[in-house]
Amino acid sequence: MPLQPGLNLSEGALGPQVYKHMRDRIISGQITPGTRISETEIARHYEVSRQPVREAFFRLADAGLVQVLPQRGTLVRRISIRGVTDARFVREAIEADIARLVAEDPAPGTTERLADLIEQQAGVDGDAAAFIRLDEAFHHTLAQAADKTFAWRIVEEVKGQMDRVRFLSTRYLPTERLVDQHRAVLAAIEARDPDAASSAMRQHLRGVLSDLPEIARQVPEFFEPEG
Amino acid sequence: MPLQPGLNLSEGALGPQVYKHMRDRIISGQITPGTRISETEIARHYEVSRQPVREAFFRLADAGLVQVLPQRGTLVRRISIRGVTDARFVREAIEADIARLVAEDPAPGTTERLADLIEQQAGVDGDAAAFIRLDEAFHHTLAQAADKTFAWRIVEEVKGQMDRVRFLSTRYLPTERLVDQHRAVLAAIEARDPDAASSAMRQHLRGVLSDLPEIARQVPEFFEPEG
DNA sequence: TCAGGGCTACTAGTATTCAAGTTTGCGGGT
DNA sequence: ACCCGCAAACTTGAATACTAGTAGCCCTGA
Repeated sequence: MPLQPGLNLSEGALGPQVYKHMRDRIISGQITPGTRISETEIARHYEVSRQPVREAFFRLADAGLVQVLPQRGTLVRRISIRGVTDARFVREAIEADIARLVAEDPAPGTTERLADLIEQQAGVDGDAAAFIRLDEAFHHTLAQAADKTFAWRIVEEVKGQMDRVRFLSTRYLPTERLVDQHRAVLAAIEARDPDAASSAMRQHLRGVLSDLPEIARQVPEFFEPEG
Repeated sequence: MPLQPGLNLSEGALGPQVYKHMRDRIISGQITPGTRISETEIARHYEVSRQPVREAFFRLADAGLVQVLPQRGTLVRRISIRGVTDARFVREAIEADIARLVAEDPAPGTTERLADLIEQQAGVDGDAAAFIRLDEAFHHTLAQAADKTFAWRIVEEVKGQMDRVRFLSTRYLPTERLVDQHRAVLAAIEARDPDAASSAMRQHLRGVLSDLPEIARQVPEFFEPEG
C-alpha cells in the first residue's frame, strides 16, 4: 500500500526514488520554477517521512535544481541562462574529448549502434520526451564506447539544466537539424577523424541551445531575471 | 562547548562542516582507505547526532570517497587507479578548454596573478600541503579569469581523487617540473596562443599522475586491487 | 488610515527513537 | 574436533519529536 502519486515501495531506498521523481518533475517543467515547496509537503505527497525527502533535496540542490533557504523554505530554481551555458561548457569539454577518443579507436559495434539510434531519432515526430531519450542514448553510447562511465556521470549531473530548456521548446525542437548533427559526428567517427569528431560534437552541443534566448523571451517566468 | 576533535559550533549547519572535515581527513590520508567507519562512531567523535553525519556521508559517497553498504557499514574507499585516471580525464577536458579561453582573452591582471603564484610555488620546499594549495590557487585563478566558476565546482568535485594520490607522494612531488609546466601554461597565455595553452594544460595534468603506478606499487594497501 | 509590535503558523536543522537486515560469535550436538 | 544454528550486537534506513528562526498577519494605538 505505497502511495498515490508516483510509486514507492520496498524495492530500494526511498531517498533516491524521491530524488529521481522530483528531478524528472522539475526538468520536465511539471513543477513551475519559483514554486515554493517544503519538505513536509513533499513528504505527505509521497507518503513518506521527511528523512528521505531531505536526502533528495540535498541532491537536487547540488544539481542546481532547487535552492534551500534555511528556516525559510525550499524553492524550485528558475532557469538561469548563465547556468545553462555554464553547463553546456562543461558538457562540451567532456564530450568533445569523448568523441575524439571514440574516433581514434571505436569499440566494435559502436558505429552500428549509433546508426541505429540515429535512424530511430529520424522517425520520432513531435514527441519531445522520446526524442530527448534517444538523444541521451546516443551520447551515452559514445561515452560507453570510450569507456568513460565516470565522465558520463558528470555529464548527466550537468545535463539536467540543458534538458529543462529543451523541454520548454517542445514544439520548436529542430529535430531534423539535431539528427543531422548526430550524423556528422558518426561520419567523423567512421572516417576515423578525431578532430572532425570533436568539432562536430562541439558544434552539436552549441546548436542545441541556439534558441535559448528566444525561449527565455517567450516564457520569462521560467527564467531567472538577467543579471 | 562544542567538541574536541575538529570544531563545530553555532556558525553554519553541521552537515557541511562534518563533510569538509571528513573529506580533508580522507584526502590527506589521515584515515586509511579500507577502514570501516560507522555513522554513530563519527557522530560520537564530533559530538553531534547521526543526522548531520548522514548528510556528510551522502556527499562523500557521491564524491567516491566512501562506500555505503546498507545494513552493513560504511567504508573509506581505497584509491582506484581507474577512478583517478577517469577524474583526470574529466579535469583535463574542462581545464584545457578553460586555458584556451583565458589565452584568447585574459582578464586584466590575470597574468600578473599567475606569475605571482608561480613564484611562490618555486619557493615552496618539501611542504606538500602548501604546494598543493598553491597549485589549486593557480588553477582556480585560471577558472576565474575565464569566468567559469561553475566549471570549477565540477573540477573541485573531481580533484579530490587526484589529490589523494598527490598526498601520498609527499616527498616525491616533482615540484620543479610542475612549476615549469605552470610556466608553460602562463607563457602560452601571454603569447595569446590558445592551442598552446590548451595543450600545455593537458600535458601538465597528465604529468601530475606520472608516478601513479609507482605509488600504487609502494603503498598497495591504499589502492583497490587491480581489475 | 496608517504604523508598530507581538503572536501565530510554518520552515528547515537537529536529535531521538524505531525498524529491518547483516555479521559475528557462542553453544550445543554430532 | 568440527559443523550447524540460533541469538545478540552491531549496521544503516526511516519515522517521529523537538529546537530555533523567519515571515506574515492581526490587533492595537495614535
